[in-house]
Amino acid sequence: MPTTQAAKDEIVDRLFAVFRERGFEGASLADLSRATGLGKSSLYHHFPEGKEQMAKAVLERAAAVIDSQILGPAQAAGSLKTRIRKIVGTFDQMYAGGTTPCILGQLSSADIGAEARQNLGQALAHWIEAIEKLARDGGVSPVKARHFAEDWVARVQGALVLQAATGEIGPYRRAMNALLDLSKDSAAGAQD
Amino acid sequence: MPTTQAAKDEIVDRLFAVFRERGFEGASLADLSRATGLGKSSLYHHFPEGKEQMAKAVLERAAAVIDSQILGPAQAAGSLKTRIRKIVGTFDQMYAGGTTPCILGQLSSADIGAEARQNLGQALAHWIEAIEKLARDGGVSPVKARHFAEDWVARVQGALVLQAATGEIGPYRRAMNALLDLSKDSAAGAQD
DNA sequence: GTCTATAATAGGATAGAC
DNA sequence: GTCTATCCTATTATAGAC
Repeated sequence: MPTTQAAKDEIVDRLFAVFRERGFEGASLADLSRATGLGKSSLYHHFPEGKEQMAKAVLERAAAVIDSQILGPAQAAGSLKTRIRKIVGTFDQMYAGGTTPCILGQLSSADIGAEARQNLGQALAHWIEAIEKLARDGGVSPVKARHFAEDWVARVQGALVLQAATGEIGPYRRAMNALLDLSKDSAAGAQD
Repeated sequence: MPTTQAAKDEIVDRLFAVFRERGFEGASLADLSRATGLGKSSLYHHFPEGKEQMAKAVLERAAAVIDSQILGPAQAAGSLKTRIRKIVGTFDQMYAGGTTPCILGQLSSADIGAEARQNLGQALAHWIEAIEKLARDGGVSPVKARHFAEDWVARVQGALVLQAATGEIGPYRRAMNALLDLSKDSAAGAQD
C-alpha cells in the first residue's frame, strides 16, 4: 500500500462530505470524483466495489470519530461538566452548529449494503452508549439513562432533519442545552 | 379532467409510498411505474414535469393529511386527553407503529424543487402548530409550548431515523407517550 | 496510482398509435 | 388515458496506457 494513510484519510473525508450532503443515491460518481479530485478510475482503484465500498469506508470513519471524540471523552476522567462541554463542542463542529446533516441519518434508509449498515449501527450504538454514560454520571438511574440517551440521539437526528427542511436551528441548540443540563440537574453530583 | 379525483388520489397514494420508502433520488421512474401500475408515459400524462411534480403532489397530500388528521383534531372541541389520543392513533397509523419512515424526513434534504419544498415546510409548520396547541391546552406557557412542539416533532423524526437504522421502536413509542403525558402533567387542566 | 477512453446500462423523458 | 417504442443523457463500471 504505497499510498500513505493520511492521503487515504483525506480521500475518505472528501467522500464523507459528499455522502453527508447528498445521501447515497444522490451522490454520483461524478460528484465523488469532483470532490476528491480523482478520476473515476482512480476511485475504483481505491474502492474496487464502488459506491458501496466508499460508503462503508465513510461509515467506518464515522464510527472511529464517534469512538475517539464522543465515547472516549464520555468515559474519560474529569468532571462531568467538562466532559459534556467538550462533547457538545465536538457536535457543534461535526454539524457546523446544527446546519449540516448527519452522515448516519443521511444513510440510515439507503441501500448501502450489509457491511456498511453494520458500521452505521455500531456508530449509533456507541454514540448512545456515550450519552448513557454521561446521564448515569449525572445521577440518572440506569434504565432512565438508557432511555435518555436513545431519546436524545433521536432528538439530535430529528433536529438536523428539521434544519434541512426549514433552516431552523433552535431544536438543535436546545438539544445541546439539554445535554449540558445533565451536569446541573437533580441531587447535585450524584455519582461524579 | 375525465379521471376521477378518487383515481388520481389512488395514484398519488402509491407514489407516496414509494417516495417514503426510497427517498426522492432512490425512487426511479421504474419503481413509480411499477407501484402505480401505470407505464412511464402514463405517469407523464398525469405529471408532465416528471418526478418533481410527483413529489410536489405527494407533499401536497401530506400537508392535507396533516391539516385534516392532526391540526384539525388538535383544534377541535373535546377534552385534551381525547384529542391527544386520537392524534397519537393517527401517528401510529401513519408510521405503522414507528416502523415506517416519514415522507417529510425522507424528502427533507432532497433536490425536489422550490414548490415541493414549500409544501414540505408548510406540512411541518402545521404539524408543529398542532402540537403547540396541545401543549398550550395542557397548561404550558406560550414560549415553552412552542419549543415543546418543535422539539417533539424533531424527536419523532429522529425516532424514525433510528428505526430505519437499527429497527428499534423504543424511541418512537416513548415520543408518543411524551405527548400523551401532556394531558397528565402540571397544574391539572390549566386551560382546557 | 492516476489518467483517457470506452463500454454497458439505467434513468428520465418524449412521440405517436390506440 | 394508456400503451409500445424510442431517445438522450447520466451513471456505473472497466480496459489499458502512462
